[in-house]
Amino acid sequence: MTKSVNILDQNSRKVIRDFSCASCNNKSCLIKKNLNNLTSIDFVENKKTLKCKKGQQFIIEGASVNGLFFILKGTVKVFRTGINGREQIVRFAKEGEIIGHRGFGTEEYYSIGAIALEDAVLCYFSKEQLQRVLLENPMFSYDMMLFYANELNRSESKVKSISQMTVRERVIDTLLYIHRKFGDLRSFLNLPLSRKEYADYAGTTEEQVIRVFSALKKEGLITTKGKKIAIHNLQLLKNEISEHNYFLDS
DNA sequence: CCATTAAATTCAA
DNA sequence: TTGAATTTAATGG
Repeated sequence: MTKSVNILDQNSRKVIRDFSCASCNNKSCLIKKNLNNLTSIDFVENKKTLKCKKGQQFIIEGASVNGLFFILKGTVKVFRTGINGREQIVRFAKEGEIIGHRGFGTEEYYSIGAIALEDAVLCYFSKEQLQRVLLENPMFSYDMMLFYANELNRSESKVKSISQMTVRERVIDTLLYIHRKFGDLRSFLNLPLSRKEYADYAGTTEEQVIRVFSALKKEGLITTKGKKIAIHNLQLLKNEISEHNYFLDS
């Protein structure tokens, strides 16, 4: 482990020093994708980048919305706090993704919080700049619209899964979600999460998750090593929730 | 939900 | 790099 404050690029193992959109290689970032089409390039040059340490919260529920975050590097969890203080994780996001978009436009205050799961770099665009660019660039706006439609679809299917699936099914669903979004790294899920975080996403408690994990381990479907989880029989897990048809991606 | 023990992770020397 | 300190996992009440 290095003590360096610099952010390491996982793939190249080099220090990233240039945060400009021009040298960014997040293919999935909508701004990067449309960089050549954008009429006003100053928009991209005026963005703010901020480094966020692991565990640091960069969106607080109730704070006023002034812009939109794009993740340049790192992973982030987005959550909402219920009345009893229980945390509901809405989604996990990785580089290229947009954070805080629900509040864009009409909402005055964030209804969600966001915290970095690992050291992260965020790009921040002000509301005013974004609005101008959206009006000037139809291709970019169209991509953004697709993104919003997708998010809506996803959140609707999540409502369904929470209300209709058993605890075991929801935990399995969460495992599959993490797997298809973050994949494997030397056969372990490439995102270390605590049991509590699994619970907060699946809408259960930490104990329930631990017990489902124990059952799955006994059945030989998964193994765990601390926070690292390996899925051994993907198909069997998928079969268990197939009646509930699980939805793709993001 | 809480208490206990085992296990893993962090931190600083 | 190590191990003491702290946090997290697992189980049973």
